[in-house]
Amino acid sequence: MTKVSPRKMPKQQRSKATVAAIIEATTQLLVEEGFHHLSTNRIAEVAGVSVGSLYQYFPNKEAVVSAVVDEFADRQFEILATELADFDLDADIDTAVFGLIRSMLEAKKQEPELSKVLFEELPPVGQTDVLKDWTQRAVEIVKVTLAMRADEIRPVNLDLAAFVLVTACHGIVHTTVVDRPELLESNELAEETAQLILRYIKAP
Amino acid sequence: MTKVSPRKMPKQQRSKATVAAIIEATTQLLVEEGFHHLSTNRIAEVAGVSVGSLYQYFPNKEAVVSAVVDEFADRQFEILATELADFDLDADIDTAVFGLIRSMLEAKKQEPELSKVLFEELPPVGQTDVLKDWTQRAVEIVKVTLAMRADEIRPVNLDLAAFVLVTACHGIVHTTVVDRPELLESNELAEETAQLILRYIKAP
DNA sequence: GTAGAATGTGAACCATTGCTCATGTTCTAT
DNA sequence: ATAGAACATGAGCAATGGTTCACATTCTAC
Repeated sequence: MTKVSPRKMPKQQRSKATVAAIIEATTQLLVEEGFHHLSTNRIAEVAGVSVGSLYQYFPNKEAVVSAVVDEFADRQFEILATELADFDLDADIDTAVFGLIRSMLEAKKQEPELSKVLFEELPPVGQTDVLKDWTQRAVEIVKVTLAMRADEIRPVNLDLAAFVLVTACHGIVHTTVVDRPELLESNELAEETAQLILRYIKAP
Repeated sequence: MTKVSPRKMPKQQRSKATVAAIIEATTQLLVEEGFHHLSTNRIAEVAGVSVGSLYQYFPNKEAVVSAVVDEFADRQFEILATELADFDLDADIDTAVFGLIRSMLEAKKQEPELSKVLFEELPPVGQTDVLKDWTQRAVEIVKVTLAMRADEIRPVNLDLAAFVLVTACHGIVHTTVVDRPELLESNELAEETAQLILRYIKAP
């Protein structure tokens, strides 16, 4: 979550539109041509602005990518939150876990190509390591959730269990959405994944 | 596993050493500076040969990286095989699974930095998508293994179960080795991961 | 209306990089 | 010994890419 501060803050509508166009163009180029074909000149061209404008609001190329990552993370978490609202997480544990899985799949399904590029092609930029950051955030949430249901689950090392669950789930979700999207057509995968988790945490 | 054929095959000892030096230098540079700082001139410099020599044996930069990936894959599978030999995989299923996990961790632990770069920074080069290839190979193996023990496990969709297990395990192993190596100091993580798998596949 | 801030422009600088080629050296086989 | 194959070299070409800067336009506040 390293906000690389823009060289200047956009104050007028006009410049806010410019910054938005730059970020959108960058996103599009990342998806279509991948990170290592990305160039600031091309970003400016696609965004319909001049390179000079880009450098008014971003100190360098990294900063632009960093902004894209931040916006992506925000969007993903928002989708997750929205999806989760549709499920009753206070319901029995089976329903709750299944809902969580569906939500994760749904979130990533919105932008699979960008997901692929950001997780599989992006070198650590500045302090930001996409996978590491994401994992850390998720582990915290899961740990708290597990603790709240301590009576329903078998005794475990909470930190470790949360880590195992998050990394396992992310492995499944990421690989599926990015490389085997046809598995999303039925509910089977979500159900199996829920089984994996439930059998792991539930008291016998 | 796309072998990009060298422009020329090295026939003498001398040239084999050159090719080896090039691959080693590339590996080293990938680890130390990351994929997007990699240049053929620098590879040649570190390898102690001239750029010209590089292009005698590799048609382009991609081919060099591809060679590094192939050698990495071979090395990983070899370590895995060696490690597995220490475990009695015909023993009870608990022991077998635990052995497998330990082996996967051990294999990746040998070259964590290279693992990180190849899985997290490498754009699809040619036909080779590291993650996709790796997953496909592993799923096949696991599927066969599950089928052989059909009597000990609950009825499942073998294809799906194998996919879930492989992607989940890889998620855990990769993230651990690459971002949380301190978790490798005890056996706890391997034990928890084994639990995750065993509870998922075992008949009640 | 006007000053000054904010915003926008794009040619050009300079470093880098992928790759070639003309030339030179070393090896192998006869 | 020698011819031809294998191997090695590195200056340099053509292209690209990140970044700057001197200048132009538009907006805001008084």
